[in-house]
Amino acid sequence: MKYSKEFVAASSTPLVLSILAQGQSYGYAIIQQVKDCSMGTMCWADGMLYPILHRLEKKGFVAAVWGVSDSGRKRKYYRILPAGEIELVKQRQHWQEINDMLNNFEVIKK
Amino acid sequence: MKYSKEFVAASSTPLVLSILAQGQSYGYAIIQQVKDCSMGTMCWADGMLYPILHRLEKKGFVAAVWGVSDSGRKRKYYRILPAGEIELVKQRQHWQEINDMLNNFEVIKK
DNA sequence: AATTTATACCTATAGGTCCTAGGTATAAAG
DNA sequence: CTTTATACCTAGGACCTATAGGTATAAATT
Repeated sequence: MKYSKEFVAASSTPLVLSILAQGQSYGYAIIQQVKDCSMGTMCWADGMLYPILHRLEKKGFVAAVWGVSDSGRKRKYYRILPAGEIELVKQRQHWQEINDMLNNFEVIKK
Repeated sequence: MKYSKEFVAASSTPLVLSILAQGQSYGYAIIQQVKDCSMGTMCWADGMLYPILHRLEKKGFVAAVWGVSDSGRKRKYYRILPAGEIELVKQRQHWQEINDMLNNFEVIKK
C-alpha cells in the first residue's frame, strides 16, 4: 500500500465528505470516485469504507436512504448534512495548516 | 482539543522528523518546538511523544543517545537517520498530494 | 447451462495509534 | 519547604484501519 494507515485514517473523512459535497453517492461508487480522483493511488477496500460511512452517519455528518438503481439493484445513497459541511471546512483547514507547517520546515532548511 | 486523534496520528511522525532534520533534540524540547511552530495550536502530552520516539527509533528513522545538559540533567538526544530523511520526504509528499486533492474538490465546487 | 466477474452491502477480529492518568527523579524558584 | 519546571517512562481504554469472511444479484463469459 502506498499510504500509511494513519494517513488513510486522517484523510478518509475529509475525502468522503468532499465527494458527498458534490452530490449524493453510495458505497461502491465512492470507492471508485476515490480511486479516480487520486489517479489510482488510493484503492480502498469496501470493508474499510462501510464502517466509515456508518460512523459519519452516527456523528450526524451524513444521512442515508435506501434506493434502487436502474438495473434493479439496492443501493444505500448517502448525502452530506449541514454538520458535515462544517466538519469538512474544519478538516480541510487543519489539513492546510499542517501542510503549511511542513512546507515551512522545508523553507527553513534551505 | 483542536485536532482529531487520527489527524495527530498522521502528522506526528512527519513533524518530529522535520524537527530532527533541523538538528538533534530531546523529548521535552520537541514538545515545545511543536507548540512553537504551530503557534500554540498543537500541545502534545509527553505521554504521547515518548512512544512515538521509541517507535521511530525501532523503525530505524532516528537514533538516541543519553547526554547531560549544562544544568546536570540527564537527557535523551535524538537525531535523524538517513532512512528517516527518506521517510520524511515520502510523507511530506503524501501530505501534499492529499492536500492538493482536497483543494481540487474545492475548485470543482466553485 | 454453468461459471466467473462486477456490483452492492455488511461484520468480526487483529493490530496499531493516541489519550489519560499514573509513576520516578532532579533543579530552580517562590 | 513547597511549588514549578524539567525530563523520562509505562499501562489501560477507546478508537481506527486492514484483512478476511459472509450474503445477494445482474451481467458477461465460457
